[in-house]
Amino acid sequence: MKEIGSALRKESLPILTVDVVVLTLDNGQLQVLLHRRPNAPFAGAWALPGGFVRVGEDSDTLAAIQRVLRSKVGATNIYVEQLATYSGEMRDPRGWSLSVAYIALLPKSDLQIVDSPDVALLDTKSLPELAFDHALILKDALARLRGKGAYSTLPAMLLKKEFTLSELQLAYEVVLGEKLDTSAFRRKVGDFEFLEKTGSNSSELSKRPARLFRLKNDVQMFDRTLGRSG
Amino acid sequence: MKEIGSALRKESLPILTVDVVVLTLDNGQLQVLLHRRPNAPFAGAWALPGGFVRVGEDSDTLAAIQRVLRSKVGATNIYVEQLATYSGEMRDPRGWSLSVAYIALLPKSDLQIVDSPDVALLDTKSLPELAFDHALILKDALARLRGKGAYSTLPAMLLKKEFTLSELQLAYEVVLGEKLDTSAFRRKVGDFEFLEKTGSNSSELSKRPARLFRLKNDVQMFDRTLGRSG
DNA sequence: ATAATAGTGTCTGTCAGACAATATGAT
DNA sequence: ATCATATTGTCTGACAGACACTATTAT
Repeated sequence: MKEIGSALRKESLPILTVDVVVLTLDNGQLQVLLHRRPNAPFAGAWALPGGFVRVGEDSDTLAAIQRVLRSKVGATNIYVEQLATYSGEMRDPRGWSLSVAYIALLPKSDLQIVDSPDVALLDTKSLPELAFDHALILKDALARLRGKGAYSTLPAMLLKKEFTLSELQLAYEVVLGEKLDTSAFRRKVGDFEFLEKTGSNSSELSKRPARLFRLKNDVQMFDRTLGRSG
Repeated sequence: MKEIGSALRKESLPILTVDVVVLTLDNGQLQVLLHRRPNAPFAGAWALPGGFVRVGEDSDTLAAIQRVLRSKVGATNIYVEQLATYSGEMRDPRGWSLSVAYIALLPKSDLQIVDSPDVALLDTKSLPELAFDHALILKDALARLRGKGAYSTLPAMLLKKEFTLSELQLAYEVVLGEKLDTSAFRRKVGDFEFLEKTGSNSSELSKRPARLFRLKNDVQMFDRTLGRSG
């Protein structure tokens, strides 16, 4: 252990961070949570939420990201999965850095963000320049969501625990970026048997109320796709 | 930068490593490269090849893994992709550690390993206990290969640049863990148009020689599967 | 010719998308 | 009744797996 410490210290100390791509759904748009950096580097630029890993406090990087989510999003019980790790001497002007990036999906109603011009949900289809390599991270996150979304119940993580089939279809359409055929969608949802009725109905007035469903299990993969984008 | 350095130094220094799951094909088996650890911790146990990230020397973790591959496998021009990052205070008895894990695929003929009882290619279906969380990493690597293999040309990375359709089918069968139907396989290979003839033929004697093919492009994803295991 | 593997053709059930038709509840 | 949306049914082409068949070369 001593020789490791000294070996690292001889070179410059790596910066160890976690970043998270928080995605949600708002009236037919896939949105990402961004904030304006208050300090250098990239002061004033939009960036993904993140923070340094605190070795003494965080038992691992997942714990670190949970801490970040608690403080910046104010939500618990969110779906989180690791995306990838980005590293190198070029991505942060302060020196060699490594960031473990995560994806978090949640319904907009679970998001508690401060009302500030420096924190915003922005449409993923029209984004500003981002700090560091965050544009790349976000691009990778969207690609992952699109790819995995077609084969899993992942898009349902963008909805409240109870939802109608139309809402579910919309979530898939937004994630996959294309319209889906309703009858094919419902047939497959039925075949895959990953939903259960809640018994109650949606209460959007002045039209026929739809049945509410919830996921039987957590996120689950299929051997075929719901919708395209395989 | 100063405040970061001191913030980290206040807590214990994280150990930063890269590990690689080197997979190859040997007479119908998917094999993984392992070595016996010469030193504590886990001295004598089998482990994945890996090493510390050298911040002064490696421009990023990919460069670090290339360095490890050069020194332990003696091969260049190998297919490498990032798998995931494993971190925490529990996985290494020396303290909080973080390891970025990679997958490398190559034909056995490209592998130059020292002839030593401490370095071996072992069948992935019957493995010994592994050091650290390397069993988990290996399990994740195999799952990734299986999942992605069904939808891509990834299994071809286990073969030499030129191969016959039978060899390609075998690679898929081993990766996916199931027999494939020859006519369906060939039909799809034809449909997807990712191969080109080399003109020459295989020269395994005493039977009908097969045509040799190579990939047109690098690894490429499909919208449908070759074989199951989606 | 025979052995052995390479490579092709066809049949059949399943599944996808398209689109039309029906059901239901609020007004 | 009417509107708007939910929900179901049917038709058709694409595709997968099964399996039998043909082709080609070394011996």
